[in-house]
Amino acid sequence: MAPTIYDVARRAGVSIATVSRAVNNHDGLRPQTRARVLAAVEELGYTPDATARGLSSGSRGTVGLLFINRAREALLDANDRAWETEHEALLFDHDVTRGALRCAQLEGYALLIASVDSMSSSPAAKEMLGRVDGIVVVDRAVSAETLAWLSRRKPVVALAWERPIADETVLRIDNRDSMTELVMHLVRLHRYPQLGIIGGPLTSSDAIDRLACVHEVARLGGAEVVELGHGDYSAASGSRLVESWLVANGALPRAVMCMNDQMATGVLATLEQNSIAVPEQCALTGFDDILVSRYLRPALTTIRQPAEELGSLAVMTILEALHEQGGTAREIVLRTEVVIRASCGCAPQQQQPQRVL
Amino acid sequence: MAPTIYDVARRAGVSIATVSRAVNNHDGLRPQTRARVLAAVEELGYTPDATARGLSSGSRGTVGLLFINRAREALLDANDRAWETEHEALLFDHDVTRGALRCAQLEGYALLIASVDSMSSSPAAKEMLGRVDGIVVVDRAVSAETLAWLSRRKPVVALAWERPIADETVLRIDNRDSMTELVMHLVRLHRYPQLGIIGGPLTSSDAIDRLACVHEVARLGGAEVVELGHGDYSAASGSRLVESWLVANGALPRAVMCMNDQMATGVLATLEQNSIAVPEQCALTGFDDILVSRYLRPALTTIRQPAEELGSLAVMTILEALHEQGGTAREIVLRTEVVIRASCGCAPQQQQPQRVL
DNA sequence: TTGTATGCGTTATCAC
DNA sequence: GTGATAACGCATACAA
Repeated sequence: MAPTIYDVARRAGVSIATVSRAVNNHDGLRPQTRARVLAAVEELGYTPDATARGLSSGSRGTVGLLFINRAREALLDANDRAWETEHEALLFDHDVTRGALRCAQLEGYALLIASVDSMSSSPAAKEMLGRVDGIVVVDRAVSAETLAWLSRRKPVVALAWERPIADETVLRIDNRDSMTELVMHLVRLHRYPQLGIIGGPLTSSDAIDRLACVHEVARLGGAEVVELGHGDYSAASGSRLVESWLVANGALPRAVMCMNDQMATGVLATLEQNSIAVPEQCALTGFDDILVSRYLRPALTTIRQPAEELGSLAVMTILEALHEQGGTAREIVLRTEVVIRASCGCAPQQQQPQRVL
Repeated sequence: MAPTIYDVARRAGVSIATVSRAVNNHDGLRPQTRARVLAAVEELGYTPDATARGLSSGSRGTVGLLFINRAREALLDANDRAWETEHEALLFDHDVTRGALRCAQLEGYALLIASVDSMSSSPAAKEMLGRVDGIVVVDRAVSAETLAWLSRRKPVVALAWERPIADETVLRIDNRDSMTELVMHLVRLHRYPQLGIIGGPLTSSDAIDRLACVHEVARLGGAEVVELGHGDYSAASGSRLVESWLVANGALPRAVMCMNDQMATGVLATLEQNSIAVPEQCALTGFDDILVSRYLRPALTTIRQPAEELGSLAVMTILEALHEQGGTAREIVLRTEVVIRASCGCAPQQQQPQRVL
């Protein structure tokens, strides 16, 4: 069907080797010959088969990105609500993907993506390994054993993994620097005596790390910490946790810190429905600084995570390992940044243009 | 490095043909032999190289997804604002991707993604063609010529393309059914005499279609239509258009319809900054029903587009063409649904659980 | 400067 | 049942 290198060779009256040279811009070709080949390529609409090229060259020209699939069907509370398909846009993953894609394309690589049900992902991961030159594993998309298995075979970068397990490189953010700053901001500046926490999934090392940090810093600052429960990073889970808490306890802590912006979004909506003023009655913070956070009312105070940069850096690290340049950095930690808006109790500021990346 | 079929064969004391049969679950193998081979596979941690497999079988086991890259650097207004990197999460694309990924994985295919600068995308598209069995082209990621070129070689689905150009299948939503309903809702029920429009990019056939529909229906309903300008589907562009309009004209139409939710999000923020009450002074609607729309205040009245279904259906169509089943549907049109919330002027409703997909 | 021949890791078609 | 062996489409070392 599709024309092959043989078709082009025949048409141009040369050998396939010459076609290969012309197509790949090798030099040492008579300009005349090159032109003839390229003309044949054009006429036939020839595109090199990347599969065959990969087999021959030993490089697939592809990087894989492995996500956790957090989408799932969830039964809501007993209020006879129907099944609701969780339809959250996994915004953080999305930004990571964009960064990864940008870097990959810049370097002439293709990007393969797959999402797996956490932990039961070994087959999918191995399947992917056979298609790519290296893999970026986001969060805990695979078990430690599988991660080690993978990294023994091809370059692997673990994103948001607490520390290196085997031969892979770990790329993560510092969950503590900005979190410390933010907790201090709430405790010292706003003098909130209690900090409620909407935690993230316990399978996320980021979530665990952030939680521990809040506890430590709050203790230092002399504030009480109240755990409202653990969500799954979705807005709906944030809503649910606050609703149940209100039913059970009536009152909320003076400030609530959510371990990501999506849950904060859900919390904010629920507070409004219950006529609880933010930040006057209950201050609120998030984590990630996703796009919509600045559009919420009140605008969300949060911590900016360089999601796109994480993605692009992860891919770049893979490519460096492939080309065997670059010191074998085993662990890369990126800094975050506190973004003060109105939901923490600070006066609404003039909207500033913000350099995002 | 990675073990090959030869390593397994040697280890199990069989030929590579036998290994292939065992790995691919062919029958006609003595159970004993099969077990021996599988044991060797396990011990060596053998994973078939998908590249070689693809070459041999003629199928790459991969579907490609081609997007327009709308991200770009944009200079803001003269107010000496700095360069701002557009950092929009392209939520619609994201949902399409999720749907495509889900379907592809279910059918045992991998998903390759690429984003291209609109129209200048021919090389990237052809490059991708060499890696996949079929391509889903989203919006106008490639020119009509390139689309035809692609579809002559492998199965192609054009998403949100107005009509079939060549051999590809067009998959799109009906931009007019729900839009008609929504315009009528604003004109007949709310009796708004003027409808402002924040248009989408003129390269999007969806945007053009929606715009034309508003004009037609508004005329029927006896309402005046005022075009406020065309954005690029980003929230920032929505903000900018409204700001310039306010500077130039002072007053806004009684209702503003945005051609997507992201622009509506930006418009809403700008209206609030200018102390224009929504919906009391200016009603607002969107298109897409992205996740955050229900969390905005007022919650956004919009039109739900089955983005994930579009993605999965697109991939499914590719796969059917590949397997040569399925009537050659040249055009598939999906319906949309009006979602009435508060921003159009309707009373805020009890939050309903909504079946999203 | 160009052509020939081999290998890349599979699958599949033959024989045995 | 199982084992040689020929494709698959390309890159490349080696010849010419």
